[in-house]
Order: sequence, then structure tokens, then C-alpha cells
Amino acid sequence: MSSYDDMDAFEGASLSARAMGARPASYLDGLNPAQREAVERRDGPVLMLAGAGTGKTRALTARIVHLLSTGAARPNEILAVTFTNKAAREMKERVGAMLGQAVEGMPWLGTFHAICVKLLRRHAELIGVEPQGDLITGTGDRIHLKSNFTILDTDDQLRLLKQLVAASGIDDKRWPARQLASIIDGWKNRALTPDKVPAADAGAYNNKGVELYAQYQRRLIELNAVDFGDLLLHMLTIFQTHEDVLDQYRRWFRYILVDEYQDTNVAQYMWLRLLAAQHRNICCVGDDDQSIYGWRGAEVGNILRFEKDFPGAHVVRLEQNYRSTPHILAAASGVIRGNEGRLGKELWTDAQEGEKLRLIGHWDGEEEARWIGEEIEAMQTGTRGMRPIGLNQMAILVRASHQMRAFEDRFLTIGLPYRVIGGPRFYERMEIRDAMAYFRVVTSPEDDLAFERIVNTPKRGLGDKAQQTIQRTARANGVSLVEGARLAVQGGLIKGKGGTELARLVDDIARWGRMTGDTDVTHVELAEVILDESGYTGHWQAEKTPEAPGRLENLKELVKALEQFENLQGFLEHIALVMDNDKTDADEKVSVMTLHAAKGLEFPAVFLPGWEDGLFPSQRSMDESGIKGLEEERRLAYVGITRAEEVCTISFAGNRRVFGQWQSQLPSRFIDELPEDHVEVLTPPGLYGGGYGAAAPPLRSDLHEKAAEANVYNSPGWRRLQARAGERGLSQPRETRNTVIDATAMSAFTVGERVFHQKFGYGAVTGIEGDKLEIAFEKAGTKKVVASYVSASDDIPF
DNA sequence: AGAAAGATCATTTTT
DNA sequence: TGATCTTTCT
Repeated sequence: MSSYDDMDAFEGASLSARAMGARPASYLDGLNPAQREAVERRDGPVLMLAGAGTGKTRALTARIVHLLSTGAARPNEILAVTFTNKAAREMKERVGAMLGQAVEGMPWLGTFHAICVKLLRRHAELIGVEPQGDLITGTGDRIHLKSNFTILDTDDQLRLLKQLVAASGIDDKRWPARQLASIIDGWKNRALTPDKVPAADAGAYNNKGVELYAQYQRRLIELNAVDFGDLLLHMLTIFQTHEDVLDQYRRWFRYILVDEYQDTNVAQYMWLRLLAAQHRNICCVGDDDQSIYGWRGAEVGNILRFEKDFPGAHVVRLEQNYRSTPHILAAASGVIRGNEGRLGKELWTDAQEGEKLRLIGHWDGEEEARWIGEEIEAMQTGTRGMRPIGLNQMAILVRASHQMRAFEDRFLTIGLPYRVIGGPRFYERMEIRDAMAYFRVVTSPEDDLAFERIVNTPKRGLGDKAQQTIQRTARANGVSLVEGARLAVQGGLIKGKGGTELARLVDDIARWGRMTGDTDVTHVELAEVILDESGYTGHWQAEKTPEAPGRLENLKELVKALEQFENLQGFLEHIALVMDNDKTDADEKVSVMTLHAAKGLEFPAVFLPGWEDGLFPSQRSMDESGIKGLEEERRLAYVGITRAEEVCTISFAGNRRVFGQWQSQLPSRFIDELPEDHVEVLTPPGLYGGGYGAAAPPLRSDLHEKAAEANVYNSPGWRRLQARAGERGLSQPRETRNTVIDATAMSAFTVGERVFHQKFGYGAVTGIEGDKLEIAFEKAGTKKVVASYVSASDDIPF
């Protein structure tokens, strides 16, 4: 947003005066009419339907500046909610840039969670629960959350649930605690406290779900802890039960802005509605076509219903796209048109026509990776009149992270620099969580979950038995685990090596705790001391696994990150919610990431591999959520295509190894939905004259291959595309032209029959499932294979 | 208590 | 296939 960088006219005055001062409308410069309307429609409910690449963040930030400059609100009276820290940071920066200085005064611009933490710290004591009857500590007083509550990570959450599941006598083989965690998360997403879970859900988790949920919530409050879902849920509960508190904030937040509204869940929706109900100055920004987090509780319905929820709402559509070429937009529109019940938007652009979307099929996943690798190298230098594109400008977007492996393998062998975006976050790594657990125990010795995590890490000879002793002692005395451990040691309840080690640990924790108040030792030094003296660093130094050096490196980075904070508490507070590993590395690299991770990003060249039915759209999505699932997959396709600025290449493979089993794949149904006029079909190199020599699949020109190819490329979409390629004078695989597959061939096998497969050799049929055969191969083991790949063994024309 | 060998089971993951 | 859990063995 370079046009807003030079706002020198505002220098030296107060924030609002500056905002209202000279060139009052300069933040409107360069906005298109729709954006402008979205900015200037100040009061009342506004829905900003912002298609991909239509300058939504720009409009949103201009809107904030508009609110400030018109004097409608002071910076701290604006509630602006985002989903990611990154988005929040970006918006802060941009508003700052528009105003000519950093905005210190927007404390309520942040993620739902960050804002809720802030609120909940103020009102924690309003969350209370009756004590558990069987607890010795339960004296009958209601227990309350305290303002210094800890925020649990998913590990802690799971550990806690496992304890509860075990105590309730449920077989956690059949009913994994993980499952319970996701059920509870689902309830929390839907704003359901244990007493509000509908009867229809009573059967959840072997009929014990609701009861365990209630126990879990109680336990959390006993531990003075909350999980992520609670941050929202508790604030919602407070708003619902304490009208005075709600009133206060209703009056305070004069204007509400919500980014990515299509991703809000029920709890967030209710939270927003409560706050906006009075003045109705709420502006929601989103795109129903980019709702891809339904599986995480997001409700597209929220955005679809906006006009009903807020009668008289003003709807503004941002449809002018500043990112992609017309072909790319047309292809994306063509795909998304397949969805029902959209709010309706059609992207358009002024941009030059550019390349058509490119489509290519491959023999298998490896060849696809190989081809994309070569294509990337070609694009770097510039091919077919395209301008050269740097590696940083290219991305491969996959449906599921396991697809990344094929590319990593390939890129490593050809030495193509790549970077994987997403994956385990820095603060989610084991060593970082362990280290943080140490810090937690030191700064708050009553943090039982942190203590549980580190008590035997590194190994101190404290197994299940010793840990149970500690638990029992702590419970019997109504004290924390650290204290319980101390008592257990004093009472000589834990013998041998474990006993002495535990005694040392308990002493150390107390000593480190005293050091937090020591002015001679900085918190960074203290952190080093803790990791060192606890033996945690040593534990990784002694470890000879290949990842150990990396973990030590991460620990160093963690300590370095500490420098930015006043003390350990401040660090822990921050890290619980925010810790991105956007390591800005300057090297030229291709990005590899999931489609989900790509939302909000853009690249001149985008590769979309693996467009095969079952993989994308994902079978599981369709099985679990039916048409809704399929539509979300389609939105994912839309998101993927609209990431591309200039070149978008979609590909699929006819064969893919899924969980180690070879499977034949059919081109994705989304390929059929691409409008033909905007697609160019590229020639699959592996099928003829591709020149891959020894690297090519070791099958060529025999009956089996013909059958296989005919089958793979027999879908309507592929045939149509081939026909089109023919029209365009491109060559096509010769085998596909006149090959007709006898559909009855599939059922032409019987269990026990000896068969031959081109790739796996001889074997015997052990089972038949539709068009798939289970075959025990003599050399390759048991595999599931599509019948048309297989022939009766005596048919082999040798 | 801890290592080694079998069994199991596989999306997407803003906080 | 291969990562992660569970069982088994020392």
C-alpha cells in the first residue's frame, strides 16, 4: 500500500486530530467505488463480500481510518477481530501506515482468542463451578477461575482428558481420548456448555461424553486453567449471565469489524451478536466461497444469514480482482458455480488476458513430481514466451500434507530449493513445549499439568508407580503436585534413584523460583540455567538421533526469543497465543504447502497437483459430510486457483501410492467443471515421446498398459479434454484413441484365480470388491488393484 | 524402567 | 509406506 506511506501531513498532532486534519479523504485515494462504499457506509450493519484478491484488507483498514477520522470512535473503542495473529499484525501495520505512525491505541484489534484472553483476565472470577463431591479439598465453596489462569495447549488438554477417561473406567482402546477431545471441541465451537448439550448428543462417547465434559470443565477450573475453546465460551457465558458486563462492552465497543466472517463458529457468532445487538455498528468481511474450515466448526451459515440476522444490512460486493488474469478468474468462477446457495459474486479484472489455465495428466505421482520439478526449472528461465519467474514466486498447493513428500523427495534429488509452509509450528514442537513446561513450573509451581510433563523428562527413573504416589500424596494433602512430590520425598515414599532425583528436582524448582526474583540474574540467563541444570539440554546432547541437533537449535532459538520479553511470565503469556515461525528467509525457494495454508496468499505461478477423485475432492470429506463436504472441497479448489496471479497449472496422476498400496486414480470431478475455453491441455510427457528413458515407468506398449491407460483416461473429463487437445492440433496418447474397455472384464475374475499384474507380477485373487481386486502377489505381497490392471495369468502374450 | 519388536491406522489445523 | 502407539522382552 505504497500510496499511504507518505502521510507527513499528519505529523505532530494527536491521533484523532491528525486523522481529522489535512487531506481528510486521502485514505480514500485509489479505492474503487465498491471499496469506497464499504469504507464510507459507516453506521449500521455492513456485510462486505470480498472475493479473492479484491483488496479487502485495504478496504478494511481504510474503514478503520475512516472511523477514526470522522470522530466516530477513538482507537480503543473499535473492536476489530481477525482469525490469525498474522492478519491482526498486518492490519495494525497498515492502519499505522495510513495514519503515519504505529497505532498504539488499538488494544482491541486482535484475534478472537487474544481479545478474549484480555477480557477474561478482567472477569475471570465470574466463571465458577461447584466443587467435585469426592474431592477432599471440596469444602462446599464454589471455586472460581482466577485472573492469572493458564492457557492449556492441546497436549495438556489431552493428558487431562486421558486421566478423566481412565478414572471413569472407559476402555480408551475403543474410545480414544482424542475423540473425546474433538467432541468437546465441537461442543465448545457450538457454544454448548455441559448443561446445554442437546439430548441428541447424549450418546456421544459411549454415553459418557457429557458427564466427562462436565468433569473436564470442573477440573480445568480447579487447575485455574482454560483451553482455547474456553476463552470464547467463558466470555460468552459471562456476557449471557452478567448483563452489566455485557452492557459495559456494548457501550465501549462502538464499532465492530470482523475479518474472515465466513470462518466464524457458532460461539464466535453469538459473541459478536451480543456485542453488536445494541448499536448494530458491525461490519463483517468475508467470502462465502472461501469458507474452508467447516470441519473445524466454522459455519458458512453465519455469513449466508447475515442479512436476516441484521435486518437492513448493507451488502457491498468487492468483485474487482487485482490479482489474477481473466483466464484464471474464469476458471475459478466456473468451478465455484457448482455450489448451491452462494451469496453470488462474479470476479472480474482489467488485467491482460495472459495464459490459460494449464492442465496435465501423468502416469503416476512420481512422474507428476518430476514434471513439476522440470517445469519449475523451465519457468525460472522463462519458457514459451513467458517471463522468467523466480522460485519465490512459485508455489505448489496440495490437498493433504502427505502429498508434499513426493515433491520433497524429487526436489532433494534434483537440488531444487524449496520451503514447506505450515507443518508443526515452532511452539508445538516437543522440545519447545517441554522447555516451556519447565518455565511454567518455575513461575507457577501449582501448574500440575506442566509438572506432569517434565517430572520424568529427561528420564529420572520416575515411572507410573512413582508418579501415582506423587498424585496420591498431593490429593491426600490437597496440595499441588510439586508440593505433593516434596511431601512424598520427605515421607520417604519414593525410594531408590527416583527418590533422590525427585528430591533434587523439587529443590531445583524451588531454587529456580527464588531466582526469578533475583535481580542479578536475567530471565534469559535463568532460562538457560533451568534447561541446563534440569538436564534437559544434556538429554538432547546425549541423544544421537538425527533430529537431536535440530532440537538443540530450537532450544537456542527459544532462549533467544526470550530476550524480547521482560520476564518469563510475560513470555509464557505471549507464547500461549502467539508464536509464529514466519522465519523470513531471503533465499529463493519454491513454496510447498496445503491449500488451507495458502488462503490469503498469492503467487505468480501456482501448481495444483493431485486433482484426483478421492484425493481431491477428498473421499473422507464426502463420506462424512456428503454434499456439504463436496462443496467445501469445491471452495478449496476455488481458493487454490485464485491464489495464482499469472500461471496456474493443475495436474493429476493415473496411479498413486496410497498408504503404500498402488491405486488407480480418476481425474477429479472438478476438472470436468473447469470451463473449456480457459483451459489449455498440456501433453503428458510420460505417455509418448516424453524422453524420460530409464526413469519412465517400466511399462510400455503392451496390452496391459493399454488397458490401464484406457481405464485411467477413460473418464468423461479426460476424453473431452483429449478431444479438445486434438482440435488444437496437439498430439495425444495414441493408445487412448480407439481403445474400448469391456466393462464386464472387471468381474471376469474369481477368488483363487491366478492372475498377472504388470507391476506386481503373478498372484492369486483373494477378494473382489466392486472393480477392485485383492490379490496376494507372489513377490509384492497383498495389494488392492483395479481389475482392469490385471489379466488372467494365461492371457499373457509372451 | 526402558528398549525393542509388533500392531495399527492413517485429511485439512487460523488459536 | 512409515509414523505412532502398544505389547513384549530384557
